[in-house]
Amino acid sequence: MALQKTRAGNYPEWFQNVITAADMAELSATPGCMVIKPWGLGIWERIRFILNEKIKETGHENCYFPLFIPLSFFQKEAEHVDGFAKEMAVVTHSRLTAKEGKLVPDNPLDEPLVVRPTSEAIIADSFSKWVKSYRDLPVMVNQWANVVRWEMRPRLFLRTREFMWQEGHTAHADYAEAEAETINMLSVYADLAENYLALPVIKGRKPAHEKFPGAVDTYCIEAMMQDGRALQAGTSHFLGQNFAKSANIRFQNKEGGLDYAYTTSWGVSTRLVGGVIMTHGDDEGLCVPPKIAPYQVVIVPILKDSLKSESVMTYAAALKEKIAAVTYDGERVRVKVDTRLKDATDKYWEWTRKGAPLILEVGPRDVDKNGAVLRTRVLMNTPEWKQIVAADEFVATVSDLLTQIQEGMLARARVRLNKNIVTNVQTPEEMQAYFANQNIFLDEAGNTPTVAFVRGKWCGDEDTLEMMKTLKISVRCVPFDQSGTTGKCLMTGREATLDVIYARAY
RNA sequence: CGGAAUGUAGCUCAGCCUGGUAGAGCACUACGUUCGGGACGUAGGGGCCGGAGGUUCAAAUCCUCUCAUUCCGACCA
Repeated sequence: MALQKTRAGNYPEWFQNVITAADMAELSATPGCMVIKPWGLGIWERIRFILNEKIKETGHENCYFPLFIPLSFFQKEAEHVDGFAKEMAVVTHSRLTAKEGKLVPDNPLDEPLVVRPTSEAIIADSFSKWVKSYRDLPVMVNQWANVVRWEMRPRLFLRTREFMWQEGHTAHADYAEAEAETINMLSVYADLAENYLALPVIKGRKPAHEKFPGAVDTYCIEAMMQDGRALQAGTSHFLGQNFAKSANIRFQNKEGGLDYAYTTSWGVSTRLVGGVIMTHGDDEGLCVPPKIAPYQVVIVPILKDSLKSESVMTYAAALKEKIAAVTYDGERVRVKVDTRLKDATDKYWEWTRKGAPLILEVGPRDVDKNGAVLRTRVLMNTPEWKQIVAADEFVATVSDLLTQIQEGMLARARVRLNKNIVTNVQTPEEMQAYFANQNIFLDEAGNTPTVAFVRGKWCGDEDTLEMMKTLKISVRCVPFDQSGTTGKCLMTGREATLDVIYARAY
């Protein structure tokens, strides 16, 4: 076992342990903020690259809007400001002056600036200038940015005061087109999650009390972590005409009348990296799905015989070139030779903890035999995850191996999700009993008795909110695949038609 | 922002009760023996004990304040 903490022992501690052991990120001296290190950021960069292409393919273009938003802009949408008021970083001064040996803020701003927690307010203002005619619509933009929300309990990748994300913003001439855009982008997120991050998700709509502040409807994808808790992996908001009215995004229609536009916004964040860790990590460390792995193949040279070091390094470099010439999923295979002056075993364990999909050890014996030792714990059930391969054969099959790992990881996560959506909880009493238990780690087969997702009816009444709070659960979403049947609300026993997912959430 | 706990070497921690020259393991450096799943030996480097005050001949240790972290709440992509 490569980690000190295990999932079954203490899941939150294990999560921290994976991040430090894989050298992905650490807490910064700046309170509540994290330093993202190369392996952690490398994964985010892959996600960003893939999603950026998809955003462009679906007709959007990238823009950049200011980090600072004048307070008055933020105030225009009443619900919006209510929703975010408690977690705003506010810039109030423009200068520091030395007073009694200490630097103190000086020169107050006429109008305070909010550090963006999200950009609807400032982007809506731009839209109002850009949109005059129905011929200007739709406007479809996206920005990659950092945002700040003053969280009280930061957790690496899941909830930090500053985080990186992407926020798409669009404006449309009519309701149906804007709503279709909202749903379409949710599908793009689901595709990203499942087919690249290997995170199976449930698509649905948020109940009214969980909506984005200022939205008409919020849609989401929810993933299940290995402790049975839910992670919101992406959201897409249909904003109706709310922001158009507060920012005056109006256009002249074909008939000559003035209409307010319909707007949408949608985003995913570095939280996805947290989702990858909690879905694919094990007690050895992280496992990174090949499509988002910064390196898909890592070659570790065994340099114990100094006389043969040079030939091993030459061999490793040549093997790297052959592997890098192979195409996987439309891109060249990302391969690295770890040339650092460290013990081979140290390097091997480091890449194991980091979860590189394929690790190749090459030493003097391999040079002689034109081979390598392949290690990959996703594909191999042996205790050593070890297999001797011929170099040419590896090069010929590396693309297939990566495909198998990618698909295997998705299949494993999907089994876990499907096995742990409980549908046989029928009454409020059973619901109480079910969630009286603590969340614990779900084993590979998903058979461990645990607390995960309950799918059942919800009446939607106000008094259920307090009841859910007591159980520390929430309605994660109203899934798109509704049964249409009538039954009893699992909170109150009242007649209800909505099928919902109840769970504890991150 | 409420409740609790903890701050000593890069990391994990002992020492504190009962004040008297700063400790261990891991990690790091050098050399030697090892060597394809976490080797070992020897010798080293590294800390004004979170910070500021106070008590005292003397403070990591006692007192006060402060800052930070972790956990539990509230909040949350």
